[in-house]
Amino acid sequence: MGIAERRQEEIEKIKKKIIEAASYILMKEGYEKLSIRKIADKIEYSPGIIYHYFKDKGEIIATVVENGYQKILKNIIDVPVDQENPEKSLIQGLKKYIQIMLENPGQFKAVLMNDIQEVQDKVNILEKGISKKRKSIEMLSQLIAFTIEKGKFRAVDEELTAQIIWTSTHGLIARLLLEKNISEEQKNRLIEHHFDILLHGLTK
Amino acid sequence: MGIAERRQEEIEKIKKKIIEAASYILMKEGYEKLSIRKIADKIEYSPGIIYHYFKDKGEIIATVVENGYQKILKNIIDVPVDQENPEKSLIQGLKKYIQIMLENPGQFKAVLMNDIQEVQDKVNILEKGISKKRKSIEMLSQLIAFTIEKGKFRAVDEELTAQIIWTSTHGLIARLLLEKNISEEQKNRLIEHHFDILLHGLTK
Amino acid sequence: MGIAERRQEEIEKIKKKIIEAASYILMKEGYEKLSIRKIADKIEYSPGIIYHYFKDKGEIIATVVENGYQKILKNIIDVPVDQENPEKSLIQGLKKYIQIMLENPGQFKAVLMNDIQEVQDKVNILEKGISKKRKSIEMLSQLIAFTIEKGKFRAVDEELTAQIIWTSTHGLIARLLLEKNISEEQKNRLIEHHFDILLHGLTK
Amino acid sequence: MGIAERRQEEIEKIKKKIIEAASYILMKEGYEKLSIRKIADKIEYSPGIIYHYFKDKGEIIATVVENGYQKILKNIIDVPVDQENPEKSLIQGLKKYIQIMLENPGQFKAVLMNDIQEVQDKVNILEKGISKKRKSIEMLSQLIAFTIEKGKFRAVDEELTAQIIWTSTHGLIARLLLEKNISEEQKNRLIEHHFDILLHGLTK
DNA sequence: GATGAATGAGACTTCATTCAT
DNA sequence: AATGAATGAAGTCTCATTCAT
Repeated sequence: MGIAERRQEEIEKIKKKIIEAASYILMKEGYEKLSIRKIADKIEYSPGIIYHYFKDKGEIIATVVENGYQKILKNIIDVPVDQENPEKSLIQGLKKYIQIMLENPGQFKAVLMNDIQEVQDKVNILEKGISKKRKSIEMLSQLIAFTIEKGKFRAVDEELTAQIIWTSTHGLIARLLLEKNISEEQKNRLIEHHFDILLHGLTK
Repeated sequence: MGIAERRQEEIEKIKKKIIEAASYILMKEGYEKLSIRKIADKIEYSPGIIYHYFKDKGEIIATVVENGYQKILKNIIDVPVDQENPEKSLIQGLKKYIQIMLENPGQFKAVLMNDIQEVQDKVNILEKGISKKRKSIEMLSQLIAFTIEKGKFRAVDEELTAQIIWTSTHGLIARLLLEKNISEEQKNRLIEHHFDILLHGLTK
Repeated sequence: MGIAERRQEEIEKIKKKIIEAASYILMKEGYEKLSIRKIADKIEYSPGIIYHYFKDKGEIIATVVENGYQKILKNIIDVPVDQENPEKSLIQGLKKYIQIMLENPGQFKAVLMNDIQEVQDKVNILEKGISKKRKSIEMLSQLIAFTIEKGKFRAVDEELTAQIIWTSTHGLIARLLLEKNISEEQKNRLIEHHFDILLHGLTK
Repeated sequence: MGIAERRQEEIEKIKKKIIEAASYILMKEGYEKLSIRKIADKIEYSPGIIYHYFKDKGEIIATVVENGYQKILKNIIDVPVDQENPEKSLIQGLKKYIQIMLENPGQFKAVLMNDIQEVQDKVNILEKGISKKRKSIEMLSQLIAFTIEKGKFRAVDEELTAQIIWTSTHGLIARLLLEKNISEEQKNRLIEHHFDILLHGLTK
């Protein structure tokens, strides 16, 4: 390994440290409390040095969000598809997604409750033809298409449906996160009912 | 009317002025730009006096949000119910809600993207039995119950259903607001499909 | 005197304090070293409060410059005009101007060596018709016109001449200020020669 | 050529690169935007290395200014002298100088508006006997002497006159540069009048 | 000879809140 | 009741310079 590569690795390590620190603050204290100074304090460096590794705060946030989001999405992608009852896999994947999000409120808020353009550019999903850009929507679309093929869903536009599943599920997660004092039991009832309506809504 | 009452009235009047100014700023400039000083400037009082009427900024925001939200909800409540096809009224009311929200992004973000506990305490809807506290959910529940009675919806738990309609619709609005560059046409497609799935999901 | 007036006076007093502190720093340390923090330190207030009295740093600098410049200009205006030999008064006034400038290098640099638009807007003199806006150029113009009348100067455009006198004299001052190690004697020779050429240049 | 010499050459080459980069930035972005890091970026070296070749930023600026200034002066020196009407050549050269300066505001500001001692040490011209050190003043002096010889100028001290021509012309340029919104026409009127007075001032 | 990471100081500005008047 | 001056902390960012490698 040459010197250049070693240096590159070193850079990546520090970048990672910065992102992790930012992630942590975002998670613990929320988006509004995230500051360059706090990140610097956390990694025990001077504030200035952060600008060696990132252009500005926006870039840090964008990276944090993207990283975190990708990590979360990976979890769902790994769900194997039930060839006979693909709709079951669909629900299962989404439930897992909800669960992970509930366990990572900071991440979710950073994605959903964030108005920064740079962040939104990495997580937008409503555009027509977005499947080509967003793996998550692409997978969802394919799974829906497959379920239609198998005769389990009625003939709906698969991308549009994927988008609505996504937005409605996000809506549920958002409120589950923002409202404290909801019992575990009630949470589960809501989640079950959410999917109950969705399934009915898509079944022939 | 005694002096005490007159004073009370005076207080209410100024509180209202403060809230209106805050509302205006929230609407025009967004949540992040709302500051005590800007409110004071707008009502042409001194910053200090605001603390006579409100404990702190959080209380102001909470009040603003509640007021604004109530105003919005009033719009939907006024939709008359179609006695034969109550589900049509349901959809119509919700579409109107979406439309108003899209026209008032500040308000929506203040409600949905806001982490302040005091705010959330006034707009939470997931709790079991919330219908008794939130008129919006109560009405929605009643409308759903009525639609079930009329044989247009299958037998679902009406409150739970109202909650899911609410969360999923919020999810759609949130993304519609956050994502720029969505064409009007695509927006409409998404909204239509959202209700298409909902309706199918609730119909027998 | 009412409360409002007293308060107004108080404000003016602090504004003056700020301007004086800024002036002092400008004079002692130069334009580049002038900072809000330094001003705050000097007047023993917090930095923030300065923004109560001035919109931003630019406004402070503009005020400092204008104030200082007006003060300097006042000195020249007071020179009485020799009715028979007005050109002598002209030279005398300009020499006084040079002398004051040399005694206030900070002020001069703030005016002449400064690129801030707000500052330049207050001291620009090259525009055609500027006499109406700048008292200094107006007076100079009038004096030149009077000298022409008296038959001591040839017929030149008085404003244009005033402008050239101004720019060339500024040029001399600038270099006298920037170059250290010029002997008093040499300074005087230069100044005398400057006016010798000017006088010759304008005499019939 | 020995190793030492080759190294010396190498050093000069890099120094030149640094100065050229600094020059370019000065010209394009102005004095205030000139930073070590920008220079380093431009020459694609590290910031640290610059301190191998120059003691500090001041030294770089001083060198830049001197180089740039020399380059500009070369332009004037090349003007051929009209043997019969040498004063015409004088004016012509100075006009060219003004023109070049107006086209290179960065350079001019770096020379005229700059307080760094190291810079001033390289462009000072007021000292008695400076002709021996500054080629520009020397040439100007000689040209003036020659014009006197030819009977076109009255008998003035040539160095002193050269200095006053220099300072007054600088004064004009300075204001022409600092004041925006001066029409091309007005600029020309001012320049013409400047030389008109100068010529009259020196003619018998 | 060269790197480039790191520092530490400093820049301007905004803010919620307090408190003497 | 009302003022508004004042604070202190915090925000992002840029810079000249140093120094271990």
